[in-house]
Amino acid sequence: MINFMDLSIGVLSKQVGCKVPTIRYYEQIGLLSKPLRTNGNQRRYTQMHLQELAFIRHARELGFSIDSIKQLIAMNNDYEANSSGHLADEIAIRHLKKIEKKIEQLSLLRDEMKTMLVACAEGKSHNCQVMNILSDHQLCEHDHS
Amino acid sequence: MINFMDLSIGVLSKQVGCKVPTIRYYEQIGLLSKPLRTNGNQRRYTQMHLQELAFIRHARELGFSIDSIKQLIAMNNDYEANSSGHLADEIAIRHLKKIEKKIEQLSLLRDEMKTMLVACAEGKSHNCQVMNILSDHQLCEHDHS
DNA sequence: TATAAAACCTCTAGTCACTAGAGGTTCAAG
DNA sequence: CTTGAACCTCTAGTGACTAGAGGTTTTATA
Repeated sequence: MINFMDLSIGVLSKQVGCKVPTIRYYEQIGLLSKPLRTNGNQRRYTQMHLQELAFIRHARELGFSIDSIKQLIAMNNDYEANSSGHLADEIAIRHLKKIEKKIEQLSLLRDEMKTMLVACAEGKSHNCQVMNILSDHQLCEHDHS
Repeated sequence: MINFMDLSIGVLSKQVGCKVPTIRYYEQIGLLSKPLRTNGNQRRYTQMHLQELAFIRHARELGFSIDSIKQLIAMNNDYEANSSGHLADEIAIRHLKKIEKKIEQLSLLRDEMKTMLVACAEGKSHNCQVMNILSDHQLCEHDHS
């Protein structure tokens, strides 16, 4: 039963800030529930869908993988799992650790890039130091990542 | 003319710390020069290849895209472009800015995740705050990225 | 009412940087 | 000589989208 207040995919896209093809993609991979269709086969979304998609977008923007989001949604749909412990915050803690590790790695990279650019500025020579420093990495330890 | 000192792909892989399929991939996309082959069609790499691959790996580990690395290598091969200015460090500066922006975004995300987990710990309620906070994002401004 | 443009649809394939696996050949060691 | 390791090409998959072809439906305007 489609309600005149239901949203076309374009309207939903604008309200949530998620591209139309991405919404279709989410439905295809089973992340977002399928909406009802008009007689012309167009999707019409309810406010429930809007909240569902907003949840997904928020989690994606926080860097959760689609798989983690599926788990979160499954937990939300399963009242028993919800009451059996804080599985959602375990997922979030795991994710926070990933973010913190990524920040650490990027900070090391930033420092290395800055060092390289400082050397490049001081070099002032004909051969650019960026190239030299990248080339100077041969046979070194491989623990950058 | 293959020299007995030339390296098989497996040896090169170990010395540079780059997987065999990735080495083949780099050759396929034109990033790494093609080596000579044995009569049995096996690749044999010179020390020049080793330096070339080390350069590529270093740049990749620093987060340069393959396209940027292609540009850097092209500049290295073109003496005139090399002498016409510090194009390599312009690429590096551009890249540094990307890294710094990414760190900033991740730091915001980390802070948001921490806030969420603190709320979750204090909540102690039946409904986990991670789910609630993700759900509370509806119709907000979309400037997370 | 007719028309044209906008918005919708499915499907296929591409993006980026790899990665995996099938099915075969060559090399090296015992 | 035999066997296992290392090599080869080729195709397709990974994750999270994104693009485009070719078509249908909806909407707004004259």
